[in-house]
This record gives sequence, C-alpha cells and structure tokens, in this order.
Amino acid sequence: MSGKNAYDILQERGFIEQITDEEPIKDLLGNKSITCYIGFDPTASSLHIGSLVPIMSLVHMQRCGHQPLALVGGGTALIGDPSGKTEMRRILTREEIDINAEAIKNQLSRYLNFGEGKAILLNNADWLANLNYIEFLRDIGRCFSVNRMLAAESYRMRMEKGLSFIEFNYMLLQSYDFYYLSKNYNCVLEMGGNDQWGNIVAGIDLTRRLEEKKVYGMTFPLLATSQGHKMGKTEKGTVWLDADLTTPYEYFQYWINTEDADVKRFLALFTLLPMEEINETARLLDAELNMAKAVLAFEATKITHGQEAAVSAWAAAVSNFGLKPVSPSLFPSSVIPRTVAAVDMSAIPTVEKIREEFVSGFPAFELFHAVDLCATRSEARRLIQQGGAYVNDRQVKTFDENIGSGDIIDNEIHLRKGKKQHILIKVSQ
RNA sequence: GGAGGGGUUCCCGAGUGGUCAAAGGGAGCAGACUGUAAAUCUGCCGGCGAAGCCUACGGAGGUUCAAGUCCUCCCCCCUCCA
Repeated sequence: MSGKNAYDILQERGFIEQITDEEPIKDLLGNKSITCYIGFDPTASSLHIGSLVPIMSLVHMQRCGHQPLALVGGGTALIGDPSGKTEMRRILTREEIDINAEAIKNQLSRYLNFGEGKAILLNNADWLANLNYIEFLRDIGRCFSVNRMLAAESYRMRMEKGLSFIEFNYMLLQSYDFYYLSKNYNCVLEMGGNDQWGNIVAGIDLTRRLEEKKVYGMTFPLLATSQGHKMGKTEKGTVWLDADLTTPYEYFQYWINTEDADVKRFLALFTLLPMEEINETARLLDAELNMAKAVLAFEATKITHGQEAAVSAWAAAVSNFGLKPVSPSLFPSSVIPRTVAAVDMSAIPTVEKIREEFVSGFPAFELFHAVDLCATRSEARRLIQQGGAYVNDRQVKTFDENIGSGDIIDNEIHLRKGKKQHILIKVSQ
C-alpha cells in the first residue's frame, strides 16, 4: 500500500463533496480498517453510469484495505426515495425488486472482491421487510422530529408538489439501515450521492441515540457534465453497466465523447490511473485531448467490461474513426494498446442475417429499422433523407434504395447512422 | 368532508369548437463547421411503403357536420378551509 490513505485518494480524485466530521474521518480512514457502506437502489435490472462514482469509491476503499459493504435496497425500494426527485415514482412490485436486486448483486461483484471478508453484500429487505409497524414507531419513530425532517432539503423540495406518507418514511428506513449495519457489522461510515446527505445525517443521529455510538457520513458530488447534462441517465439513452443493455463498444463511445472540460475530472473518478499521470492532461492541447479521451474510454470500459472487451472496443474505434494511438509517454500506467494492431471490428454491435434474405433485398429504410439503428421506419426514412445513412460507407441516397446481395462484402454489411453509430450485419448461409 | 385549481405529444409548457399531429423551450437525431469535444448555424423530431390513412390531449360516455377545446359521470394531483 502506498503512503496515501483512502481519505487522501478520495479527496484528490474529487470524490468528496461533504463529510460530517473531517478530522475523525481522516483518522479513521488513515489509521484503521473500517467498514463503510453505500446503498444501491434496485429500481432497474442494471445499474447505470450514475452509480459509478459510488462504486468507484468502494473500489478505492477496498484497495486501501477497508471493507466495503454494498447494500442493495430491496426493502427501501418498496418505499421509494423521494430525494432528488420532483415526483413520486412508480412503485415496483416485490417480484420486480427481487429480480433487480439479484442482478445488481452480480453486477457489483465485477468491481469488488466479495471473497473472504473483503467486502460484504447485503439486501435490506432481509431486515426491513419483517419490521413490526408498532414496534418500529415506538423504537425508531420516536427518535425523529417531524419538524426537523420537514426542514431537510429532500423533503422541502417536495412540499410544493406533494409528498406522500410512504415516501416520508424513507428517511427512517434508511436511517434504520445505518443503525442496523453499525450494530451488526460494525459499519462506521455511510457514503452516497449528495442528495443522500439528509438521510445519512439522520442515520448518524439515530445510531447515536440508540447505540450511543459515533458514526460518520460522506457524500459524493452529483455528477453532471460541464454542459449540465445528467450523466448517463437520459430518458431514452441510459448508459447501463450491463453489457446486454449497453454494449461495451457503445460504452466506450460514450466515454470517448466526453466533453473537453470533463476529461480530467472523469479520469480521476472513473479510472484507477495515478493522479500524477492524470494531471498531465492539463498540458494537452486541442485535438491532443482526444488521446486522453481514448485512455478514459479504454480504462473505464476495462473496469466495467474487462480488458478484452476494452481492447476490441478501442480497435473498432480506431478502424471507424481513425482514432490515433496514444503516445507511450502519456498515461504510462494504462494498458491501452499503443500501436494500431490488426483492424478489428468485432466490438461493433452485430446482427445475424441469412443470405437468402438478401436475394430480393431490403429497402434501405427497412433494413436500418430492422437492425435497430432506427426505432421506427419513419425515423429511418428521415435519417436517409437527411443524408445520415451509410451502407459500407456509401451514402444512401433514397429511402427505398434496395440493399441486396450485391452489398455483401466478405459476408458482412456495414451500416452506419451518422458518424458514430455502427452496425455490422453478419450474413450466414 | 367543503371550496377552488389542475391532468396536453420524452420533459417543461401554450392552446377554450374547425385553419391542431397540436405554439414555444428543453432533451434527442441528422447535416455544415471541427478534434468522434464544445459553441454556432440548418433540418428533423407520433405511426404507417407518397397522396392519404391511423393513433394521440387522465378514463368512460354524450352533444355537434366537426371536440384537446362544450356536457355528464369517474379516476388522479395540487391549494385553501374543516
């Protein structure tokens, strides 16, 4: 282990937004091995990029010898956290949540080593689902002042729009989690996005009251791009961590399209490269920054999808965009390939088709739709009309241009939407 | 329980009988310019093989040649009062 402790690392990499007690936390992270927890909501079957900051913070914790405790909120998801939301969200069924919780468990294992006490994975449904209402009110509820709760930012925001009682209880349950984990797993630090500040502080208070035990909290900045766009999660194009939902190539492309102003910050947050190397990005000018973006994309893809997937995504980008190899003097710790190896299109999403289907061929717009490059035929038609559709790098001129056997090259047809979205059709007999 | 105000296309938000697939903004997509960035400019932005048709304005009915717009009932949300 290097001279830097977990606190220093999180601090210099930009993970820390707020902490409850600076000195004690520094001391804790520097001189002891502690258990720290973060909750993950199983509201979808996969986590997305928005959860990456918390995940990476746990990765750093583990690397520094602390014990991360990942808590899947199977119980709290039944309630729904109002924090940071302007409206109540759909309440999922128990079954949906269980399925999601399981998937998220698996996903987290890709980042953290859950072996032999190195990290813990729990589901709060295990203790929340069986709580007795009256008992809970008497033991836990009495510790909460409604007046204080209403002052919390997360609730205040909702006072105009309305807040249902079920959501109002969320804070109590999350607080109970912290208390429970502190008591049973000796967890002393809860971390989370900055919107969790109120919930975290409430948990600390509760633990102090019930256990007379001092525990701590830390929050991460809520990431938006420099342009103010939400990270990863847009209604349509969420960037998932699951390779089946967002291919490694798409994932790589997401990162390489990072805005200039975000490159350095993202390298610090989403890769494990040493800060000394990351700081070098400041010296890169204009187009040179693309090398830093390539490293960011490569390293981020490697962490989520593995080395092999990262290399093929990189190779595909090289072949499709003429991405320049990264000079060996930059980011020496990165294992990104430094030379253009054999061109490899394998990372581009592919679709299988049978040769027979191409005998009569498809109108171009049909094909773009069939292959999911366009959500509807109308969209495909517009795309072609606007000159954004390419077959084997040849622009499609009319929407119903026939794409048939003649377009098959080496059993493949390469379709492209705009500059960045590719699909390879593999034609079999 | 009473009174009032609302539910519009991915989001915000106009629209009070035809000219409404529905203003405007945001997001998104494509094009130009570039560095696969940003900014800017342009086009697109419910679906369907053109015209045209179909589906849409919380839900169900009704009035009308014609309804997002009027009427009835219902559901949901908000505010004030109790």
